[in-house]
Amino acid sequence: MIDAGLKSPVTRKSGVALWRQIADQMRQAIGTGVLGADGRLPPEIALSERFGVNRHTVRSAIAALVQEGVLRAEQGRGTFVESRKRLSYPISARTRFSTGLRDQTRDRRSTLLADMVEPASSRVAEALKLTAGADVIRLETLSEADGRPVSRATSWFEAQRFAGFAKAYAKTSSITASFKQFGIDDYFRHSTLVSARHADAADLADLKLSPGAIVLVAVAINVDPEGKPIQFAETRFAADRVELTVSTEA
Amino acid sequence: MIDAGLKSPVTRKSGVALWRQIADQMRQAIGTGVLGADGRLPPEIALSERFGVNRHTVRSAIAALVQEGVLRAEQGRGTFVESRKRLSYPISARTRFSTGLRDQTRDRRSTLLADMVEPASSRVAEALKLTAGADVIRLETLSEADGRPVSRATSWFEAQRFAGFAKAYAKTSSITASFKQFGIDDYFRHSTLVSARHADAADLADLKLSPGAIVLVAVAINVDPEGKPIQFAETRFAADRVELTVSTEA
DNA sequence: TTTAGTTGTATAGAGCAATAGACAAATATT
DNA sequence: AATATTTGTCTATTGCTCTATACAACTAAA
Repeated sequence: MIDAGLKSPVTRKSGVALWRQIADQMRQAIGTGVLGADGRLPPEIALSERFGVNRHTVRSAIAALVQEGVLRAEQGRGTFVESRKRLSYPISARTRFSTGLRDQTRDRRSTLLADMVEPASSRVAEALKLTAGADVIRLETLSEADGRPVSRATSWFEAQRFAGFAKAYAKTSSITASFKQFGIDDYFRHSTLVSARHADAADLADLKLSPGAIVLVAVAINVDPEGKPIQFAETRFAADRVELTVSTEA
Repeated sequence: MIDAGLKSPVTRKSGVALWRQIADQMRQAIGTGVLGADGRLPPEIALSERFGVNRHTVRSAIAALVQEGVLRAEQGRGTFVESRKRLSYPISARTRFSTGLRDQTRDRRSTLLADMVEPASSRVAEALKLTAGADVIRLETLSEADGRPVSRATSWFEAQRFAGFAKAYAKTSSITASFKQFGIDDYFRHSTLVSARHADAADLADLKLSPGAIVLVAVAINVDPEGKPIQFAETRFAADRVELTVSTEA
């Protein structure tokens, strides 16, 4: 057995149910290969001893992970890991969604959920270096890999310069390809701001997360070769499924 | 009043108590200035209506945030914001802790919690390009800003090349200064891997977090001017107090 | 076939979480 | 001084969480 006497403490009276704490820890451990590396979970009794709780509490945690599709339980045989590895999403000067995950997934897909034209908020205007209230195009997109939602992004573009961008994106499902239709053959990631928070109701629905899950939030500005901002985007990643790689080539 | 009819939904039967969900949302909203931008919180009744819960549930959430030092309640007057803004921690080719936060805080401090020499795990050996089992120095450090814990790091260095590094660090409280004593006047951030997870028991204690809190985990490799790895580090940031800025200068 | 090991189901009790209503205490406003 | 607003305390009730115990159902191995 691989799992030695790892004490994995849980906190009582914290406002977070023990079964959920355990589910979160197990999901994390499975994602990093610490637990169930051989595809099989230790028996419920062993887990309950490790976490210092009743067997039924562990069962609740397992039930939640089965519901999520992380585990699969078979009566009489055991509990098995259904899906494991975490995707690594690169952030660099040349960050692009599709290319970044190319080697790690069989199937990738981006969906345009909604698009609209709206006046720029001060936050958006500042990022795109526009005057506040100027028209901007907003794109709501969802990216999936191997059938599982990976990220949910909201992007803004200058409406004047990129009129019809949504149509181009709907056709190509690619930001890079869409930019090409506007004469931008190359672009660069100027800055990225990374934070983390609990998933809100919208995140839970869009990314098919379970309550209490964590999202990594990346707020980014892309610029054209002249250094002019062309895209401002806030992307929410499911922290259980993705990690961000920042390569700072000197 | 600034806070309009923002619906802020909470999820029932999720294994996370409503008061904790609300506390998390409020902490987040306060950190980004969405809530209590004028330093004052809406009355409990108004909050309970916004979140769709009983007043007592909101009171539990407020009590938790008072305990954390985020809020201060005064009978008859109202509830007030005690500390607000989030630090922005830059990640670039020249990432250094002290310089990064210089402009944002009055007081910074790094503490050496522990140091030891141990054989390199496969993970550490791979990062530092050593043979597995080679001796490495491990440093456990805590960084605080304005009296509040900001990050908790575990660093590894090649023991042969950096014998006595812990002593140097204990004296200078600075990685940069310690490297100088070993003839390294400059070094670079090679790569950074960012992920997020729930804080474990150790994080809660070290960073003085409340259960259910989130930590941003940055796993980084620093290299000397020749490109040879000199430091491998895993840093845990309190996600409520810090965000990471990735500047990708082309 | 028997046995051991594992997951699934059932029941009961103790403690926490959330709701509800009422009122006290302190402050600010009229 | 009187009133309204706001936080603090108390009691009671309901439902969820966790524990404990027992046994059923299924699988694999002796």
